[in-house]
Amino acid sequence: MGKPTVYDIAKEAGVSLATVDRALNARLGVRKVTVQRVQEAVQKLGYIRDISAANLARQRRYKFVFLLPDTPSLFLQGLRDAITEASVGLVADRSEILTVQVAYQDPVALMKVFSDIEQMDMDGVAVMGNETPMMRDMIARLKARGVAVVAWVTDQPNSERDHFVGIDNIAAGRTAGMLMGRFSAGCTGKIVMVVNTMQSRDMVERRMGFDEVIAAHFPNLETLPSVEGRDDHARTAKVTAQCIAGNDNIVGLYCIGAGMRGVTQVLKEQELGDKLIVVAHDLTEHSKAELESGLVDVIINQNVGHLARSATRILRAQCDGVDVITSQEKIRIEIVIRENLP
Amino acid sequence: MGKPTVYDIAKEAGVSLATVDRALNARLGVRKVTVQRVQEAVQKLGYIRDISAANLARQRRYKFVFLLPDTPSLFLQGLRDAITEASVGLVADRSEILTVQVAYQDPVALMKVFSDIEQMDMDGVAVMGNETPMMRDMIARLKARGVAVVAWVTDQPNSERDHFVGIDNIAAGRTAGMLMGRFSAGCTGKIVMVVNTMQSRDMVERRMGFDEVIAAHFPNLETLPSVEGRDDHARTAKVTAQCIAGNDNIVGLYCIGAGMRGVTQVLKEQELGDKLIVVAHDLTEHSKAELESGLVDVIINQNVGHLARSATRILRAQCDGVDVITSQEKIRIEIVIRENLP
DNA sequence: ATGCTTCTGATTGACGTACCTCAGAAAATT
DNA sequence: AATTTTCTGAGGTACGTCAATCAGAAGCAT
Repeated sequence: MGKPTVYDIAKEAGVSLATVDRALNARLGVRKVTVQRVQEAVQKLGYIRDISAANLARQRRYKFVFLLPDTPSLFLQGLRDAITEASVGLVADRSEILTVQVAYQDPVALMKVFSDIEQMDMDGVAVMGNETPMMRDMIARLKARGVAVVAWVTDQPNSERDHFVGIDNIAAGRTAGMLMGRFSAGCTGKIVMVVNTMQSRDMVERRMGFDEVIAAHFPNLETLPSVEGRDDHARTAKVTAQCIAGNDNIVGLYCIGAGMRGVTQVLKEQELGDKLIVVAHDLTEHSKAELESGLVDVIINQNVGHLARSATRILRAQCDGVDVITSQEKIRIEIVIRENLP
Repeated sequence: MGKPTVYDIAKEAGVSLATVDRALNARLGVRKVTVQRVQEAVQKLGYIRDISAANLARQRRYKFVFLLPDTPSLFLQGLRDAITEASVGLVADRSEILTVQVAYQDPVALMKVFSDIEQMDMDGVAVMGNETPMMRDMIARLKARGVAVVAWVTDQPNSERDHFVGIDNIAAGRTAGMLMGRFSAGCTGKIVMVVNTMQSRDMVERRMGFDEVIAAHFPNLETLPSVEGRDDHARTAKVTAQCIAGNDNIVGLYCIGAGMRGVTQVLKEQELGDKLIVVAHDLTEHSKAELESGLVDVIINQNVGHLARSATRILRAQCDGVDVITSQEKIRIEIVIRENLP
């Protein structure tokens, strides 16, 4: 009364075990009618292949590479930690993860990493980075080799990647905009927009979504031009302070991407924490502390653990030729305030 | 260069395979010194037991039961669907789930279910329901039999359950309160509080959290006494309408538990959707539609898919005697507005 | 009928672990 | 020293699947 095995379906289909195996694994040397008979037996008995036994027999091991920028942000640090944590659980699952940090701004180094990756013959790669022709090429080459590829955190929509694991950044920006609008409660004024760089599509999309909601629902609010911190603490503080000094009637600040530490420094120096509505992205040790202190009002977050696990699950499913549970892999745009901190 | 196996650690420890097996599985008949030698070898080689191979050999199958109330709410329907969906993925994992609906208000039926459960010899049980002496007894009996038990959605803090899978309802209430306060933007007035029943601790806790935040941060708001819908659509509509009629200057409505359909009916009839801030719990087909329509402003949600998968993972880990990845199992209090709908 | 190709059956040995038996060694007791 | 008890070793079978072999059957064209 246990689950049916290959033996059962061999008996049911009236063929031998070897034929069942050939049919199930799409090996050649089986007539179409026979394949059909086997499939009918599978249907009838409700046979489900035991993947762990299969992997055991096949001696299958999975090697995955995570490619991420070497930017020194706390969010990226969180991602790296999440990958490390996920890889611990994966050992029992016969897969291992290698994290590679890339200096995307250095084309020579980038080329080297790309060629290294290709030589490693991985089973799957998760790439995080802006979409560039070089990136597209590499993804195409990996796909040509039969490697599973997911775009991670940042999508590569025009590439041949199998999946995208991450959030819809336009929706994230809209979410931020709506909360900014509702929290600022009908008052009139300007919103400072801080970002590491507008070269990144994620940032552009967030800003788009934000602007869209403000324009549509909060005509009394005005979003200022983005000030760019370029992943530099001091510079972020400087340009943010300049923007604040150069505008009167500021009611809010939206930190579109990395750079929270520079921003909070300014807000503390000028004692603006209570006066401004501050909306930021990504929960880190630092932003969490500022949410608790009350300096930051809302954080829009994407769960790094979920991102890491989801990417590995999808890569794995891709390798096994299995369907993914889409509902489980949908990365949520989390709204975090002090009251629902994890 | 592959992962070390039992053979490797047998060689390393200078003992036979049988002894390694006895030592690893804590069977008797091995001297303490020998066990130690084996453990040292395990440490040194970094051996990790291949659980799928072990389960294969052991012919281990897992049977889990989910016990949930037979209340006809959409949230519960969502939970049931989530269990069904999770169980599909679990078949390949050699476990099966049985869902049992219980009429908690009927002690005779309840006793029958409890005794049925005990006879089924399950490997794990997830119980959802209020904590009662009867419930505690059953959990204790199950634990005595070595069955893994998790409290699900609603905690059973004074029982012997191994884990609780669900959210902190006080924090959820606080979250709802804070959003209600901030969204109502400094105006003065009363908040209608609708609930299915205050007999449930979850509901009491949410209300506590909500009241606490309102009292501390929004002195201009006042929470009205709870009106109870008793899981009855028409009754919910009636008492909600009465409460609204009996109070002037209502600015918000907090739907603490089930009953959204009754509430929305009243709000539509009286065209109050735009005037009131409406905060509700649990994302369902219905509440999602009302969020999209703008009738509801915020939904505090707990992810049913995550709840189902987390419970099964924890039960499974408990059976295998393996650690759980706590960060993965933490159920988040999700804040959902129209902009970040999944 | 003769070859020739394309399928199919029967059998076998992995994979990593569990669990059983039986004989024999080592330790503890008399 | 003899006996009992407690450990340990060697070896086997099993779990469900993969993958390979080789012999032989069925189908096809000449």
